[in-house]
Amino acid sequence: MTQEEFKSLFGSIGDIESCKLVRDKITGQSLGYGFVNYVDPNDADKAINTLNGLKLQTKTIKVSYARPSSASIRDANLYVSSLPKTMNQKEMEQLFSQYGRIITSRILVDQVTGVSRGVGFIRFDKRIEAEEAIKGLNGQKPLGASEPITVKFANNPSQKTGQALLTHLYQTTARRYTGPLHHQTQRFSRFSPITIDSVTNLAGVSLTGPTSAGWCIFVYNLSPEADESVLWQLFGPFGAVTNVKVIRDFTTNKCKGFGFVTMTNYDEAAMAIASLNGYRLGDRVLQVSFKTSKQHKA
DNA sequence: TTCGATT
Repeated sequence: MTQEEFKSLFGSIGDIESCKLVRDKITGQSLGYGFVNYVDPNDADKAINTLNGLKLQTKTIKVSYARPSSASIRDANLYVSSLPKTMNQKEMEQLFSQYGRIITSRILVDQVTGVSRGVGFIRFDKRIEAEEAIKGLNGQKPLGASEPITVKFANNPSQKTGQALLTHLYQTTARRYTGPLHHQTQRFSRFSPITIDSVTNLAGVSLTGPTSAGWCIFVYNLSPEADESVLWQLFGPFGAVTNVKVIRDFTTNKCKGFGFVTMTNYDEAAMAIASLNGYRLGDRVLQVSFKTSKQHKA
């Protein structure tokens, strides 16, 4: 949404004294929120009643009174992971509400199935409240959950947009350059080959299994400098890749040595694993397998 | 550093 569209939407309610759509300083992209000052205070109520909950494209907008600008409300946004898949937004809010006033919350869901990804966000009114929630809930098991949840401050959503755009570009254009599978596999030498049978056996025992998104593959022994493009390059030739992810340390932004690749078709995923497990990348020997169920820290 | 997830 542009500043002009923002002004037009809220200007339809009444005369605006001033308004601002907040945008990324570098890219100019909307950060997804803004402020409106109406000449007539009654129009503010009217805007809330009329526009709150309005669905615009993929988003449902929230319209409410702005909180007073203050340093104490900054950095009060939390990222929560390992939530039970059965926990809904209301239940998550109930869990966190003991620590303060929740401004917004969200649980991320699989785009195809609508099932929770076990990951969400909680924005508190005050940073102190968020800090207390981390102290009280990080590493704790909710109700009858089998796994402890992780609660931490959320990343800043800015500056990622450029990389996301590049990833999208790559994803939509890379495959046209790939040839038939049996021609591509010859490009990869195998340092420590495994058999197709061992992959099949593994499939019957401990792998996570296909999700709506496909088959998830665990890749270990990536270099600290590894990025998403190397995963696209390694796995793309074997077939349809829907997603790649390099896991990085948030502080250093260096790869933590592993990543994930999601492939649509089992046969292509199995062939990629058989070919790339033991593959020498630079001075490292990759370990590649189907992702197993998450191992949690004792 | 051997299984994440960042609206």
